[in-house]
Amino acid sequence: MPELPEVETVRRGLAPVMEDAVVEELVLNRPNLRFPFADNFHELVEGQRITSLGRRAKYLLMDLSNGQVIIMHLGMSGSFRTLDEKAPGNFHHERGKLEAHDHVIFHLRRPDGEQAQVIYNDPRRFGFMLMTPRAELDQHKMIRDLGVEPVGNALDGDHLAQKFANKAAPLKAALLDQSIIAGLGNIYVCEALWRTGLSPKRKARTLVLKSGKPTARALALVDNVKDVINEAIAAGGSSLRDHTQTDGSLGYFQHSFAVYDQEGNACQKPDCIGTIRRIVQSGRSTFYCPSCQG
DNA sequence: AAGTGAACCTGAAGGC
DNA sequence: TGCCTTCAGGTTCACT
Repeated sequence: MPELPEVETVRRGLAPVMEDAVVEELVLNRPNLRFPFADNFHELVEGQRITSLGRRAKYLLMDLSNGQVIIMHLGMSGSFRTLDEKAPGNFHHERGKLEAHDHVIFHLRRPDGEQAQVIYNDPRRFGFMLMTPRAELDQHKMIRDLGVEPVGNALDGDHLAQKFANKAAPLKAALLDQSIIAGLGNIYVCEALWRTGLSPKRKARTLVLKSGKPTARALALVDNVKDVINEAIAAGGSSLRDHTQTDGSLGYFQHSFAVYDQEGNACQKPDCIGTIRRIVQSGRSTFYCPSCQG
């Protein structure tokens, strides 16, 4: 499920628990997720302090005091939950109680001396955890080809135009391409295209003028991508706090989308009489309004 | 080279 | 009830 806003939400939830904590014990309940754990994964993690929990695109980056960083990806079904001595519910009662697909458990000692656990659960196991020295992170296979973050100064109309120039792929595919913009997924691409009134089937190069400059629609698309991501992060943050108060888990949150998973529903754009339709592009569902997305 | 589809894996939901 | 098919928010690999 996780696109950039969900990963950022998870990061913000985990950081207060994990940063500056020492990993007293690391439990791996299977030898692999999507990829095998490194042979020395255990020894590189246990006893280390977590110096920071960062994010790049859809990757969580866990920096350790020995200079290693764990590159984590949640795949389609990965999630974290935390158990904290201070949290409601009973930490000691819960300790050791595993649920199906609990693959990795971090047993932590916080600077104040209290204990906490962070548990990674992933039914489909498309997620992974890879270890690399921080100094080599930018050259890592999973990181080196990533495009710009959607939020921030790096993404602007000129950048998008340069990447979309001569591109025959449909907008849907071009926006999902992590080497162009890193962090967008199926939901927010559908939402951003709908907001901009652009057909997901339109070729990416049609947003670039002969001069190489972005069209007005391209500029609007950039704004809508940023807005949709920022709004989702804001929504995730607020519902995450609610969630943590009840059971201490960190996962996904309910959203209402304008087009994603809205097949058959009326288009919400003012004055549009269209009906949201589902098509398949590159093997993935695209939701859009055939009436106002031209 | 770029673009599309299949594969990886489990579980939930819907049709019969 | 059960069995079957389809689908899922991601990425990589193998093909045209």
